[in-house]
Amino acid sequence: MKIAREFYQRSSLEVARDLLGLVIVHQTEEGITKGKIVEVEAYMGTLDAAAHSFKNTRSPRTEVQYGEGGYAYIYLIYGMYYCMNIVTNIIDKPEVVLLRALEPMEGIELMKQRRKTDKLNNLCSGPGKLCSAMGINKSSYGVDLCGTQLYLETPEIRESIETIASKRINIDYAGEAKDYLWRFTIKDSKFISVKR
DNA sequence: CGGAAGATTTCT
DNA sequence: GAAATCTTCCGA
Repeated sequence: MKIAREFYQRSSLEVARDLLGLVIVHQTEEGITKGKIVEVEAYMGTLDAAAHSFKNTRSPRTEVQYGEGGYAYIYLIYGMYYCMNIVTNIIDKPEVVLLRALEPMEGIELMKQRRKTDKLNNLCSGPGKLCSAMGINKSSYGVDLCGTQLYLETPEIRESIETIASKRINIDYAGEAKDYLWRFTIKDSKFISVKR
């Protein structure tokens, strides 16, 4: 079942935890790909020194964060890789959740082709990798996740999930915010990004 | 308008 | 351990 708007209209921390185990779906001309979310990070907007919208720095890039929850926030990092975020909360609360790793479920051949590797646990184990595998790029910026092209759904079989909280990755510049336990992973998943 | 740095990945 | 590579942001 497709996830509805209300799901996204809460704080990033709540949404981030609940995202684990859900399935992200992307329909493209090349085909459909699906992956189970196994690793995310919450970014808490104006209060969070690691967030792009820290101190209300509104700009063309962060604009979509200021709208209501349930839209895609996508940006290019290091001039090479895209990162997929989900906008959460209500209007004028610029919070997002970064998707960091997926467990490939459907369209795996297409993922292998896009990523140029055959190793299952190397297809989506990082924010840049999963965007590459799913075929996500700048053209999906601002897309409505309650639409038909790019959206989330509940898995057909609901397994019980054990969640682990840890420090976020590669935000050493963020002062004390770098120690917040706002990264969430599924315990024992083989598909999370490796380093800590 | 110029320069620096980045929510990463890959190769050596 | 360092390169690849370019958009975005900030200061002048």
